[in-house]
Amino acid sequence: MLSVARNEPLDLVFQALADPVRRGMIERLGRGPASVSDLARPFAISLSAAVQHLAVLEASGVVRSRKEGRVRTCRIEPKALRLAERWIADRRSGWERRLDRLGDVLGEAVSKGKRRRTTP
Amino acid sequence: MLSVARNEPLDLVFQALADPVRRGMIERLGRGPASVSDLARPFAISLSAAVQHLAVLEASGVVRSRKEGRVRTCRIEPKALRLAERWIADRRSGWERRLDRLGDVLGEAVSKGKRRRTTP
DNA sequence: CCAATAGTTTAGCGAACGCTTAAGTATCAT
DNA sequence: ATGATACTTAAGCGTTCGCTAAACTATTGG
Repeated sequence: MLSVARNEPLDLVFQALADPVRRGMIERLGRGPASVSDLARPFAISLSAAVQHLAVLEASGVVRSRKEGRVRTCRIEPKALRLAERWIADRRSGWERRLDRLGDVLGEAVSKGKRRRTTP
Repeated sequence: MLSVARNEPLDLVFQALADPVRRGMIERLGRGPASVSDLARPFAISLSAAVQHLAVLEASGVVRSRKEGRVRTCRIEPKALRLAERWIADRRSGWERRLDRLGDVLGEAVSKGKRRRTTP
């Protein structure tokens, strides 16, 4: 049975970021373009596994690549990562404002040195 | 070879964000604390499924909850999300600086046309 | 040409996911 | 006390994930 849409951009980007190998690849690409072999080398995985990680990264839009000769050169694609960063930032702006106002209504107001804010 | 330690904070946070239901729960919690039932209601999933999503969110540190009576009240926990946001931002600062000098295409041209044996 | 290099694709496996149902527990209302 | 509420836990099911091995397709260098 098909459940909720799990192929939207944000799903793919966060899924891509959820793996330490793929994050490592992104960090590597942050220092400049690299071949598939370059991306695989620091990790104890086969080239095949690296190709599959790359497929996830490309599907998410975080990385794009082009094949020149027998070498596939990969580079980072800013847009997708910015989408993810902005989703988090948008939520943060929401709850930071909230927590700022309701800070001392919560349970831990008793233990700490409590300074009074504007009227609750 | 780099170690592939799974279940590190960043893995858990990005994994938590990779599901649309969990992101929806985070958005809901951004508007204020909510019970497990409140979190489940918009999504047409069982309460049991909601509890399991909540477990993922709590394991990642994005949400924390406390039980008062028979109601578990959930609220957002800023630290974990900030960690994720900052990881992305740190990478961005890297490749944005790099993309400013568009020297990568030039580097390709050099390696192709240049056959000197000056310094290796 | 031949062999090495660089990557691709497919099949399969064990583990993790997301979900449901079903059977619990604890608290609140009457 | 009895029933309703609000979870909680366990079991099971089908799907997806990350990986390897193996067979395959280009390119490149001598």
